[in-house]
This record gives sequence, C-alpha cells and structure tokens, in this order.
Amino acid sequence: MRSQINIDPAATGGAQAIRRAVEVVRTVAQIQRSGASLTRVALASGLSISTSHRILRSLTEERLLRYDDIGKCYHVGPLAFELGLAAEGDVRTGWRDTVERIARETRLTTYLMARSGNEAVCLVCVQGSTALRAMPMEVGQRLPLGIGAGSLAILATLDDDDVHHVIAAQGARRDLFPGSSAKVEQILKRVELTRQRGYSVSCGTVALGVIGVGMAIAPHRELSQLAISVSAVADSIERSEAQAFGALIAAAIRDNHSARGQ
Amino acid sequence: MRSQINIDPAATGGAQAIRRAVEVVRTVAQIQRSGASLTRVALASGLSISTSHRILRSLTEERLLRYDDIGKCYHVGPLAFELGLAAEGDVRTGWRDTVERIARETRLTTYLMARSGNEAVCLVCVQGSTALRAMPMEVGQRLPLGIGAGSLAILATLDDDDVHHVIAAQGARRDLFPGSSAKVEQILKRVELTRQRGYSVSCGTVALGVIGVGMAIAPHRELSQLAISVSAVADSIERSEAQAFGALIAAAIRDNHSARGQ
DNA sequence: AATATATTTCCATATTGTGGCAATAAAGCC
DNA sequence: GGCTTTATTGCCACAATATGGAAATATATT
Repeated sequence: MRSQINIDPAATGGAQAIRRAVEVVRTVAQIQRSGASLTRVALASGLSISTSHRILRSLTEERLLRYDDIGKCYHVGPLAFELGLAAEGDVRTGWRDTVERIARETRLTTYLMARSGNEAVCLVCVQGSTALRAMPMEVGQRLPLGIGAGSLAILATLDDDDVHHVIAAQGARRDLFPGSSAKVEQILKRVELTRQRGYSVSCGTVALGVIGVGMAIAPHRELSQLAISVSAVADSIERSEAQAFGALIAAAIRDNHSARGQ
Repeated sequence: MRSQINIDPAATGGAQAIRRAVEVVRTVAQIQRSGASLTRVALASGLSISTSHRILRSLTEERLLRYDDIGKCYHVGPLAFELGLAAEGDVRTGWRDTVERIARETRLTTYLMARSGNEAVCLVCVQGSTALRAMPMEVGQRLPLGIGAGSLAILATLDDDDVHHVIAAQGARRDLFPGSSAKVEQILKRVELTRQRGYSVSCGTVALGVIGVGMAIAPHRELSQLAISVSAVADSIERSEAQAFGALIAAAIRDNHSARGQ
C-alpha cells in the first residue's frame, strides 16, 4: 500500500490522515505566495500526488482551504480565518510598537516571527521607508526553522539536539527554497555563526537578492519563542551594516522588556 | 467496525477522518466557552468517545487545539491563530463602524455574524453601555444556523430546501443548547416568523435570560452572508421594543450600503 | 470511604485511506 | 494549428489505518 518512507510510522497514534491533513494546510500557508499547486504541495509535504489531491480536495470542501480556479492553486481558506478568531492569546500587541520603532529607525521592512513547531510564522510585518523595499514575507506565512533571518535566530536558541531534531523532521520542507543554501550543513554552519555573533544573517535564502538580519527575543513574559528581523535589498547595504542592525534590534528588545517587565 | 449511523457514508470522498477532524475543531470553537470536555465534544459531534479522544489528542499535538489540564477541556489552539493570519479576506473592516454605531444607539451588545457552512460565526462584538450587559457570545464563537438572533436571520434568508438541508446536516449539533427550543419544528416556526417580520427574535436560545434581535445583510459587495444582532437581558426590555431595534439595525445597514456601494 | 462520572488505554476487526496507473485537461512552444 | 510538456482528475485492488467496544484508571461528588 505504501512504498514511500515515513520517518516514524507508529508516531501518528492512529491518526495518520489527520496529521497529514494538518501538514498539508501548513504547507499551503508556507508556499501559497509562490503558488500552492497540487504538485508543489505534494513535493513539499512529501506525500504522493493522489494522497495530496484527496486531502486538498476535502480540506477545500471544508473551507479550510480555498481553490483559485484561474491560478490553479490553493490558499488558506475562510474557515482558518474564523477559527483564528476563536483562538485567544495574541502575542502581537506586546511587540507591535517595538517592531514599528525598528522599522522607523532602520527604514527597513521589519518582521516579528514566532516559532511554530518546526517552522516559524510571520506575525507582524511593518514596511520601512526606503524607495526599494524588500518584502520577502507576508503575515501568516510560514518558513522552515532556519530559513530566513528571524527563523534562523530562533533555531539558534535551541540546543544542539533540538536543532538536529527540527532539521530532520523538516523532510523535504526546505527543497522549494532558493539555491542549495537550504542543505543541512549550510544550516548548521549558519546556526553556529548566529550564536557567535549574537544575531543572525540570512542572504538569499528566502528570496534571491534579499538580505535579512534577525535576533531572537529571550522568553520573558510570554511563552512563545519569538524573533525580530529586518529585510533589505542585498545590494543596498554594506556587509558591515549588519552588525549595526543587530545592535539596534537588541536595544529595542531590551527597551521593550524593561518597559513591560520590570 | 462501526455501529453508529452516518448520514451519508459515501460523501466523505475517502477522507472520513479528515472531515471528522475538522468537525471536531469546529465543535470545540462552538462549545469551548462552556467547556469543551471530551464527553461534550463527542456528544455534540456525534462521534464515539474513543474516536473523539484520538482526534482531539492528535489535533492537540499538532497545536490546532490546546488542552487545559486543570479544566480538563480543549480550546482552539495557537496553530489556528497562525493559520488565520495566513487567510486573507477580512470582511470585518467594512462593517465595524456600523456595528459600533448600533451598539452606541441601542446601548446593547452588538454582533456581526457570518455564515460558515451550517453554522454562524461571530466576527465582531461591541459592548453596549447598559449597566447589565448580555454577552452571550464571543468573537470566533460558532453557533448552529438558527440558534441566536443573527444566526436565525441568516438562516431565514435561505430558501426552504436549503433550510431543511442545513438543519438536517446539523445532527446532534444543537443538543447542547438551552431547553428544547432547538427542536426542528421550533426552528422552522422561528424562520417563518423572521421572514414575516423582516427581523429575527431569539429568546433564551443561546443563553437563558438573554433576548436578541437580528437582521440579515443583503449580499451587496461581499460574497459572505452576514447579519447584525443586538443582545439584551430579557427582563430589561419590553416585547414591543424588538421592532424598534430591528428598524434601527435596518437603517444602519442601509446607510452602510449607500455609503460604500454607490 | 464509597459511589458516580469522566478520561485513558487496549485490541481485534473491516472500513477506510492509500498510491500506482491511466485518462483527461490545460498551458507552452514551435 | 499541431505537438510537447505539465498539471489535474478518476479508477481500483489491497492492506494498513482508523474504528468503537470494553476494561482499566483517574477524578469528582456524596
């Protein structure tokens, strides 16, 4: 019945189809910006075409996904929006001001990212004021942990065991990203660099020609694992500026903590 | 293997488990306010205890639900919030002002409701300014179509065939609501009354001692089926006031349409 | 302490989900 | 326009997965 490999067949606890369905929804949230076609979803989620199709179809009928007939691709649907309203615990309010301040001071697009399993989600996006703006992500978009500046900053806060677990569990999840920069060794090297420097740098890993600088937020009041990052057009900034951005983000995070925490 | 009835066994299209999982999430969103324990979820969704438990567990591990150890009940989880961010198409902005205006003028808690399959979702809630406030719902909460004023108003806009389909498909969905007021005949009678009057009245169907008056919004610019309703403590208002509230809501909706539509 | 109620674990069973293959449809490309 | 390529949908035999009953355990109530 099944010829493809499954990391841990017994770990689904008699709910394989449900796990897969959730995986498919997450995948769509991840790649919908660049077009979540059946084939791409199947590729990214590691499921067969048939299985992906059946799951996509049922989820669309349940309105958890929406199908764009013209573009032939799937999007996160209205039921997801509605269920989102029913979930409490919005961490964004406490950090929106800080993100806006960083966007103002750096003039760059600034993001608040949160860990979500083996992925990072974009919670807030504030545009900068430069003429050329790098907008590699959208609110709600998901990235594999390690891809992108904020996402990488969060990954680097985990201990080595967790890092390896996360990367292993991502499977084919990173294959749709630019270049070969999403290979395991590359990620591990970048994690190491991030720890040494205290801030993360990501160049062309989410979108080509875009550079990002990120920094994790040490868990303080909230339980979520968060990070803030800025994005710029790669040509437009000097390599040496990265450190300054890192320092600026760190200062803003410190201020937020001391303002609320006490 | 299965002894319980299933309305339409073939309609799942080889995705029974997924349909059930989505149903379980919706159910939790519906009853989480009054405590979504395993037993209650099983009851409302019409699934066996074992199946409910397995689905609830896997969804919790996937973070689509969250389990409250102390209260022993399930809530809509953080992944739902995150996925909600990825779904575009927020209809709320166009109606928030109108809802606020109605809340100000009536001094009552005012809701914007939207149809979602066989249910209605609360999109916006604005508190009134009375000393005793009826707050029968929360944002994101789901009700079976026909239960509650806004929900009933939407149901009454459907043609008779659809009304019967919706009610039939709700299954045990209405059983957890107060009294025997959720019986099929009762609903049909109220639908008829709503059509005659042009506005809906719901008394003690969502929460005991609470009365609601609602009116559907004729689809205009948006594709969603919407309604606006107000809620009051039943003792605090005269029976005759309902009509006035209906007229007031109708006027506000008209103003919104003419302001944006044109 | 005793009872009632709710939750979790276990397991044999067949229903359900699976994925290969083929048919069909749509989009590029000469 | 015909031809190639790519993407989507339908079909079906098979067994792995999901199912629900029942028993065991935990928790609340009297």
